[in-house]
Amino acid sequence: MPVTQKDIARYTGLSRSTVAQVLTGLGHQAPETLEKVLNAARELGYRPNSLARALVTGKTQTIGFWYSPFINPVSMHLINGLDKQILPYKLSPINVWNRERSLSLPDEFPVAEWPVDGIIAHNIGHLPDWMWHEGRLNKPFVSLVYDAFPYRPGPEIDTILIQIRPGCQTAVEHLVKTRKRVALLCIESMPLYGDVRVQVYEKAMQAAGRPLETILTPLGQPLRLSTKQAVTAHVKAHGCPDAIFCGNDEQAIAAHGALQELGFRVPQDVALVGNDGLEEAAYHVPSLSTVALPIEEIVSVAWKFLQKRITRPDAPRQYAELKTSFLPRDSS
Amino acid sequence: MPVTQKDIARYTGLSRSTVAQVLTGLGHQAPETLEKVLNAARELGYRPNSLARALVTGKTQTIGFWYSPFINPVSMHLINGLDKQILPYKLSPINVWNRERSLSLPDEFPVAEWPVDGIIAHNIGHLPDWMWHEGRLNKPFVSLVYDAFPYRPGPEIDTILIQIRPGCQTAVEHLVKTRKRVALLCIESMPLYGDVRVQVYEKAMQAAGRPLETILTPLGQPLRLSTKQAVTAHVKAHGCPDAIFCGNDEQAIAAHGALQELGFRVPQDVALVGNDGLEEAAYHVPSLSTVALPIEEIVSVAWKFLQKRITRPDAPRQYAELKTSFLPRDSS
DNA sequence: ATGAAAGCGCTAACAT
DNA sequence: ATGTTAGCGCTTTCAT
Repeated sequence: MPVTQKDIARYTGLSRSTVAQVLTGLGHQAPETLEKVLNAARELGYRPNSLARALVTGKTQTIGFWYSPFINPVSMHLINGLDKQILPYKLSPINVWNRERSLSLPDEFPVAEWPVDGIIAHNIGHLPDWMWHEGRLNKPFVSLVYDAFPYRPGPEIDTILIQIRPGCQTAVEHLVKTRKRVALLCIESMPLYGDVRVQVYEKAMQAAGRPLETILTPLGQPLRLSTKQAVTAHVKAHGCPDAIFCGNDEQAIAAHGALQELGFRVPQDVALVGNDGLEEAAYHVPSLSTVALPIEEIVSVAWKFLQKRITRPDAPRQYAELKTSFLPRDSS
Repeated sequence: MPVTQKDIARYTGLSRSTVAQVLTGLGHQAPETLEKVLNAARELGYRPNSLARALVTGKTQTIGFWYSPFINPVSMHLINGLDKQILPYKLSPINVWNRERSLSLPDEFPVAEWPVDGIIAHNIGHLPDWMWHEGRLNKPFVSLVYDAFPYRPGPEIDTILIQIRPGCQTAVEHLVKTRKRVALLCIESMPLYGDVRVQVYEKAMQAAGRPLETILTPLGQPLRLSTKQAVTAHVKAHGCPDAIFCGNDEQAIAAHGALQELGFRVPQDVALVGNDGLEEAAYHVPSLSTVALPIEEIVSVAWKFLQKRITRPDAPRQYAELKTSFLPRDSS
């Protein structure tokens, strides 16, 4: 049985509130009392119950990170970065995917129940805006969204719009300029949703009068494996492009594996450009050109926004736009 | 202001306990009352307060994952795997590194205060055993440890010992058999602690009558960057080994980058073997030989142990040993 | 079938 | 400087 303040009170013969005041460091106690309580706490092995404290203060000292159903390296890097930034807050990943709903009270959005003081949502789209608008999510909230598909951020909640368009544009132009047959490699859902990578690619190709060449990989399969298979199949069926613009770094690396096995070299035979700019890309061999997300900046701005919102709930809505940048490296 | 059961009670004219019974699905209510409460809950937008529930039930429906100070890809994979396994429990990463201690009540181990129903510790060494022994950690607990350095798991808490020795042994023997000059690449702290990778390497080399060659990288620096620098410096100073046994996959990949820039090819000039067996290794080009951790198995056994301990706190101590295996691929 | 009452461990306003 | 009191939102036992 855990030791409580009550136990300390009984042990020292003081009242519970005196004990509490000492332990929270608030009241004005006689130095003697102070020591008595602290000693008792140590002797008995007292540990504060963060749940009880949170219940009464309304603050859990925890930040939630709400990520999209398919966890990916970018989410992982953000979690990692946030975990360091937000001290002394704790970080709690919010996974609502496949999660049981309340037994008797169906609700599609258990995220609202997460015991956190604020939430950073990564790539959840319009759902947070909608929930906020409906009053189902009234706690400090920052939404990280991409311009990846034709997206207009809602006007209410604090938002960081990450623009991948600029970096993509530079990257694709670079490929179109230096190579003949430029293909796009991406997950099959991306063209359907009008992803900006697809848009940028198609527009640039059309402007250059080149035919489109798209390699699609299935959704919900192991990404690297399915990508390798798709690239292999495509090259066998249609021959090999001399440049591939890839939806993300993992796909670029998987494509490299496929090309290698087919006897094509990167960058001599095929130029490769990825997306995301994770550490992995920089240390691939050859180092992978990529459209890099400003992860550090995303983390620090998100935390800045959230802190502000926590301390000043009525502050005007905060909004920022962060841009990707093209990092040319050896693979192109 | 969030809607509480009290609000529902007032709204429906019923008592708070009746409302509570309906909402927890326990009591025997008139179907009419039942509907009334549920409707009111929906209309008012009631959401249960998980904190209050946890306080009274003593169960948070959350599992903690306590990881070592330097977060690494293996921890990330474990987090990822656990997050899926443990539904409907939540997962809470426990980061005690640099965390503020209680103001007035210094404690080196805030982990004990984390509001979780059980903890899975990854690579924390003897600390959990000690805390348990001292009674500072009396909740369900599973410790994942490695035989990496001369480690004897404590006899009290549920433990999974991950043996990297078998896989390493096969890997090193393979290198010694097929190559002439086999080097070891690892973080500088590993030899100091008698890491099993170092042991296995040194023993095999001595048995083969070969001289030791060790490339050390600094602790606490960006791993890939510092590794690349260390390998480059080493090769420039001492020439190039024709095989490198690497402390982990990231280091192997970084080493590959360095070798490439120096004009050496993998595997023709240098064979490379990593450790960990993450997805990244399999899709590197060339695919990276590695000593693979049984991540899936670790996750499922850990969760099995913890569940058992949660439901039956007095069950006999659980213990398992899981082995790594050498996965020979193109890089060697 | 419903309600009254106690209590989880803690904080905080107020009284002494 | 210390104690009294109330209450956070919920579960649970026991009366009615």
